[in-house]
This record gives sequence, structure tokens and C-alpha cells, in this order.
Amino acid sequence: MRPENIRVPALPPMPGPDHGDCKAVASVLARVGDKWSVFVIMMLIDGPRRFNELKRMINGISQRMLTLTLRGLERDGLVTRTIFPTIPPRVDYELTDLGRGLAEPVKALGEWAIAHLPEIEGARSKFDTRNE
Amino acid sequence: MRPENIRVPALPPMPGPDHGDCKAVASVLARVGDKWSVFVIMMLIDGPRRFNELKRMINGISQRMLTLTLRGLERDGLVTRTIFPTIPPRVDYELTDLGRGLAEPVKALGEWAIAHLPEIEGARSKFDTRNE
DNA sequence: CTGTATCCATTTCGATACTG
DNA sequence: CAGTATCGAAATGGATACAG
Repeated sequence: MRPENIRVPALPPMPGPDHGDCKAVASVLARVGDKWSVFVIMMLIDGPRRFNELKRMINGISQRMLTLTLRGLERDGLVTRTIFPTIPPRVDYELTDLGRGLAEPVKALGEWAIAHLPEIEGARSKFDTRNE
Repeated sequence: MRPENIRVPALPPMPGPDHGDCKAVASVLARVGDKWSVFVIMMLIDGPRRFNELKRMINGISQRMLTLTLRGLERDGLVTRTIFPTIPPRVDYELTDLGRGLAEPVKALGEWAIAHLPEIEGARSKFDTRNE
């Protein structure tokens, strides 16, 4: 049997051509999926905000979750954290260029959500009543 | 004191003008944020798919999570579920018009994620090494 | 083939208390 | 003001077994 006739076994664990990025992309989408990340990004579109300012704007968020959300956004390079060593201390959070770029598709998604909310809620209640 | 001088107390539990939609919009965003919903929507863009077909395409998803994800999408009116009473049984899932509409901004978000993945991963490792 | 039911580990998150 | 630390409740998700 000559080399050109050797059969190479298929490669089973390779579902699609873009699977290499799959987990990585998922990690980015997960950030957007975080309940609070989107709200924080929205609140920062108009300019920098202080910690408690954000806390008041977002209404239901706990101090803990705001801290964790901001740390996550900072880690991904989406917001900057600026400390003013005054007393009382002051910390400003601001979107980076990257963060402002992300805000665009996020805003589009949010606008779609608002526009189609009636349809979705209708579908939901219809589905729920159909199954008691 | 005349009527025009009466002071109306401020309304404390009303953080912003768009707060009424806040919880509702969040519930839509939460669906997109679901780890698997976005992948399922992507897989359905090209046309209807069967249950196990989706399961194979998505690679890491468990049977349980695929069922739950599809039920959620169906409940929101984003996919339809068509049963063919053959044996063995066959069930097709397909995007509705609403679902195809949602796919647009979702795709934009996914493309942004892929395009800026290097920046984000760079920011992450930088952040992680800076904090040991 | 297309699910449902159950169990269990892990993660997530809110409440609370405390620090510089 | 801007966090950190800790705890327990709840949600999430995988594995497995079973059913129509």
C-alpha cells in the first residue's frame, strides 16, 4: 500500500470550523449576559460616575454585586477605575474606548428588547396559560 | 397658602424615567445572556433543526439544558416546535420571525466579540498579572 | 428519537457586619 | 465614601436513569 492510499481517520472532536473561538466568545457574551453588566454600561455612557452614584442609579443592586460587576468590567478592559486620594475617598468609573464600542451593539439589543417586549410578553402568557 | 405653592413630596422609589421597563427588558436580556440560548439561535439561523441535530452541533450541552433552553425560547415566541408523530418521533425547531429579528442584534454582538477578543484577553491577562 | 424525573455538586447572590 | 469578609439561601447545571 502506497502512502497516498493510507486512510487518515476522521477527527471526531471538532464540531465546527469556529469551535476554537467558541469558549472565548462565550466568555465575552457571558459578561453581557450578566444581569448587571449591561445596566452599568448603560449608566456610564453619558460619562464617568462614582460608586455610590451608580448604586443609586441602578436601584436593586447590592453593594457586593456592584463591586463584582465593576471589577469584571475593569478586568475585561471595558471600564477604568480612577481613585482620588481625598477624604472621603472618591472613585470614578468610566467607559474605555473598548467599552464604548461594546455599548453600541448592546444598545441595539436593548432597543430591540424594548420594541418587541409586547410580543414577547404576549407569547409568554399565551404559553403559560396553554400549559395551565 | 394657595394651591400653586403646595409642595409635592419627591417620589423616592423612581430612579429613572425608563425604570418601568427595567425589569421587563432585563428579562429579555437574561434570555440572551443564558449560556446556551445564543448558540441555539445561531444554529437555527440556516433553517429548522431536529433535537439531536442541535445537541450534536452545540458540543458541550447536556440533554437537559438543551430541553430547558428550547422551552425558554419557545415560551418567548422565538422558536416554534413541530412534532411529527412518526416512529421514531421527530421534532423540528425553527426560528420565528421574532426570533430571526433577535438574531440580528445578537449576531452583531457576536461579531463584536470575535473582533475584540484579542483586546479583551489582553486586558484580562494584564489585569490578572498585576494582581498576582 | 425525544424527552422527563431525580439527585447532587457547584455557583451565584443578597444580607449583614466590619474596615480604612 | 468605597469597599472587604463571611454566611446561608437559592439558582444553576451535569449525570444518570427511565418513559413514550
